[in-house]
Amino acid sequence: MSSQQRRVDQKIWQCCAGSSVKIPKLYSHVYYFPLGHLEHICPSPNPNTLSHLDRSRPFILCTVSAVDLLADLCTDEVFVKLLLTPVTNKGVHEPHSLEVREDKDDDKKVVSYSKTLTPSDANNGGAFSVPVECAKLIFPPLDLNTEKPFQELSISDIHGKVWKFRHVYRGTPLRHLLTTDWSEFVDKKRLVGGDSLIFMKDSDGNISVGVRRQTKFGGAAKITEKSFTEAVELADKNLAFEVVYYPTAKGWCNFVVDAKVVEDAMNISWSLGVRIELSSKNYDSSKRCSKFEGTISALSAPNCPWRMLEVKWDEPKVSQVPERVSPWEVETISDIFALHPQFHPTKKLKKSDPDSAAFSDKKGDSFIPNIEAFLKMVPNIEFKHFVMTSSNQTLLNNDAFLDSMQGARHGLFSTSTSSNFGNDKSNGFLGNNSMAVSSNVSSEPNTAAPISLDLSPHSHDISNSRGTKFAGTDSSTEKVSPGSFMLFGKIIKPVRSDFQEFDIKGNDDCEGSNEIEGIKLAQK
Amino acid sequence: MSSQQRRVDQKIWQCCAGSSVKIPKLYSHVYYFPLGHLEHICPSPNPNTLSHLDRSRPFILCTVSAVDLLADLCTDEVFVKLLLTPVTNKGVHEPHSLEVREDKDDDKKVVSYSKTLTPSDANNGGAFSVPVECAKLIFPPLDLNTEKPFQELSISDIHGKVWKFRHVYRGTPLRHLLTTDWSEFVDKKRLVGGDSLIFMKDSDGNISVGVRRQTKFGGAAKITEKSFTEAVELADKNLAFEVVYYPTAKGWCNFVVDAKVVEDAMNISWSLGVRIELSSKNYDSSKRCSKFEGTISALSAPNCPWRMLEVKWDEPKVSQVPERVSPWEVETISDIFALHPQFHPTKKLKKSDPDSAAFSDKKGDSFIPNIEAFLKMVPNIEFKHFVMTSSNQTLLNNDAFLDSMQGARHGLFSTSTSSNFGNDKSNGFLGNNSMAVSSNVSSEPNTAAPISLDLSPHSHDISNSRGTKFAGTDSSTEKVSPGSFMLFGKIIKPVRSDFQEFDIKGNDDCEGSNEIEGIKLAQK
DNA sequence: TTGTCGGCGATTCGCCGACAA
DNA sequence: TTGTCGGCGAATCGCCGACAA
Repeated sequence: MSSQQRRVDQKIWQCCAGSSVKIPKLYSHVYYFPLGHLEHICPSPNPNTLSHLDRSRPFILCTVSAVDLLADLCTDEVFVKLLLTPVTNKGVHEPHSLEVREDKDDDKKVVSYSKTLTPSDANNGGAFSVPVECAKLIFPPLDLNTEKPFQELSISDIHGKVWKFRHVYRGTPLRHLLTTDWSEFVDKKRLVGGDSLIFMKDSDGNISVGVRRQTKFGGAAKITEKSFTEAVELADKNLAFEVVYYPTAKGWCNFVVDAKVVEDAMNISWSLGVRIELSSKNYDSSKRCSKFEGTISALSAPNCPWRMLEVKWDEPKVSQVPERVSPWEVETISDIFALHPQFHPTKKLKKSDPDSAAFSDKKGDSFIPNIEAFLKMVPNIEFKHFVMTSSNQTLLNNDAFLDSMQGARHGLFSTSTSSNFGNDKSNGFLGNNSMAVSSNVSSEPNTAAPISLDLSPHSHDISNSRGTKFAGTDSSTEKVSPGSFMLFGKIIKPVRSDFQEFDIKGNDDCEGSNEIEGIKLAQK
Repeated sequence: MSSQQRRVDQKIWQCCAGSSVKIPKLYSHVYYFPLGHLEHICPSPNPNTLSHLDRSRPFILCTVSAVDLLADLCTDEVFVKLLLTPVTNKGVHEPHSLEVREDKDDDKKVVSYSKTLTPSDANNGGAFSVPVECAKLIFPPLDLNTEKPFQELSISDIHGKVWKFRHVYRGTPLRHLLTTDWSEFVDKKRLVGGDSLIFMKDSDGNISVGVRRQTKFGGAAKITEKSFTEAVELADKNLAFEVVYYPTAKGWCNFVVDAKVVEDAMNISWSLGVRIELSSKNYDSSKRCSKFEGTISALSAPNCPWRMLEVKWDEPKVSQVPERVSPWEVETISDIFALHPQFHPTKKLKKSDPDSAAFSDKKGDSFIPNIEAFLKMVPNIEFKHFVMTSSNQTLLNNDAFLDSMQGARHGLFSTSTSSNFGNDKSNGFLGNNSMAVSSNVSSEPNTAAPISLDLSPHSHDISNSRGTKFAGTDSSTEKVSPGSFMLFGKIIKPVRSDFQEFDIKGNDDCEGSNEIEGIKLAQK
């Protein structure tokens, strides 16, 4: 049984989902986090469902075997359905052989403008107040010399149904309005104030409109806990499984994360006291792009990098910012520390208790997991397909070499083909270039680089309460020069009771309440 | 992923689904027909889906492991979700040990009245014309002495939401009407002329209303082909699988049929020329209960009893009556033939070609499959759990005896416990007593009994085009006396291209356009 | 630039008996 | 008994400029 759905053009889908929503690339590698999946589906799962979490691996490396971009026939909400195939030692895909598919760039740009409906838009007088930028960007030009300029607009919804509106320019002061038949649209689509509309125009001049709803009851509520239990049961048997993600629940599909993004993030030496920042735009779309800064106060994870960073934010008032984040969701703030993680052959982490709220020595009481430790944690997978690599290099592209790398602690020169896998800024997900038409769109360059604290940790291997050894390694990730690594252990206490409903995005393109985007996907 | 759904009280569910819809009993045995499942889901499946049909067994004996009575949150349509566990030789449930659950009869009768909305009900003037019988049966009495009697009715929909209506009695001539807020209800529920409402009142006087929609796009359209392929894949591995059935697609859940009903029907000697009748009520609910009579013109099946009877109906004009039916959907007409199948030790069927439209000798050119042949056809199942039994006896209750029955051709005296399995008129499904309040409800007794043609067939074993041997046996099914059997073969040509959208019911309680029912489920 | 308001037509909505069917 | 119609008030709907924010 499935909810009503319909396939959607990729560019249209991306506009409706929002630019911050990343679509995993077909045949790329991703990590699937069951805990994140469950949080996405329901904040308060029943005990039986939770038990699946215990039996399951905390994260599973998968190949994206299918990507379906869909729209709900009832609510017009877009969502993505992924088919994920767990990576095993047998039959593992070589990314450069099966090749991450090049998304055909058919040169059809889609411009979009989104507006959150005001109460007046949704209720009063049956008219929609069109922001002037929307009218200029999307609608055909009106003859402003006319006494009362008007035009008949034909706008398709996400399913292709055409709605006609009267577009007028009147009032004192003059403004753009959609009048006739607007009420019918609001009624049929069951729109309320707070919902957002996305007006889009393709290169042929065809106008369409998408819906982003405020109420979470529309889309995500449809996904049952059963879909989660089915997924983890199949995943643990290393069988392909389906995952559905509704972007309306804010943020990106963050329980399915590009493998390289995770591995790069785990390559950073996250430590107590590290200063980090988080882009805020997913928590309140009406706000302008802003960043929250904070300090890592604890490192805890149920043998999993998912939300392993506990953060004390500088502004405690902002309640919608989560207390725990995943490494790839934040960026370290360039401060007095080195730009890249350094190799510390003799330094060891001191044992600490991440559960204790007070830390006597923030600098010394810390824990640095990294990619080496991360890979050690992957159960049920032959590690000959995993290997350390330089930071801009995919991990799974040279079996012969990797076999000889087992246990070695050398970096890796690039052995990839000329594919663009792993070398775009969007980190293996479909990228989109934000084409700022006007203001409201921050285009600051993504300059934040991995930062590691220069600490002096003590080595100490201790099994955690779930019986999983947690090992960390500091590694050199300088692009060209080979590095060497060092193991050390750390107690990781599982923390599994705080299901909050939030998601985090990892890129820093911003989205104002009136978002203007030019979407041109996967430019080559 | 699942469609929006919500659990529903059983009696309410039954009223909304209609009395002809039978709910399989928990822990009872049923036959699952993949072809019927696919027909229910989509009349024109894609080739890939069809290929599943080829790889799958044509019917699978299952235990009903779970029954969920649900209602669609969007459309108010009721549907049932079944968890079926294929019966294998290991771990087979003993029906009398696990015990078909006794449905608790909490003495809460529910009376219901259904009316199909007229265009005036759905469009004009915002009033609903209440049939006087509905008002008398469901609504509290009005003080008819008053000048303009009225009352405020609070009626719950299937999800428990309360709707208030003004019930008035006015006009010349006087009639019952629902006026105030009726339009809102029509609008919110998106009702159109042709949809049906079911008004219900429980023993506490609480009134509720259910919806049966005319358009098939509501419910059944939600079920994807994928749910079918998932089901057959699991079923063929003998794993439990889920099945969803929307009764709005008319008729009963006929791709999941009680095992005893199927076996009893296969016990009848279906032959060319046999006169049969079919209750019409599921094809046009606005018509009064009527029966279609016809003659079996061919016997064909893809090694499966599903729709094996090809029928030439007496009234060719009635296009909505299917040309092919399953044995349990029709009843033989008592004519000049014997009331029960007789034992014919020396008679053999003559070879015939069921595909040929013209039959030179209707009496001789015939084929009589029966339960023995039926059981022979079940692939991948150890037959020691199958055995012939007397007609009112379940087949799966004596392992030790059955082991010795392999190959034997003897009937079986009852060895069942005192459970009620298989001995109610509703044939193992939840029964409901039709409480005719007024006219429109035929209560003719179910007198049709299994009939067998007195033929003289020749034995002839021939493999059919799909490589499946098809064997038939004429058997005595006299209730107490043991019978003996005889094998004979017959060519069965698979016919697999006529996916029509119809369903058939097998019982003969009738449903007029204004259906009055008193539902009291599973009386003991 | 745009959200909301009061105003005013025009158009429905929604209740009514009058008819047949 | 009940489906549909024309009628009529009344209550919206839906378009408008006028204001601020």
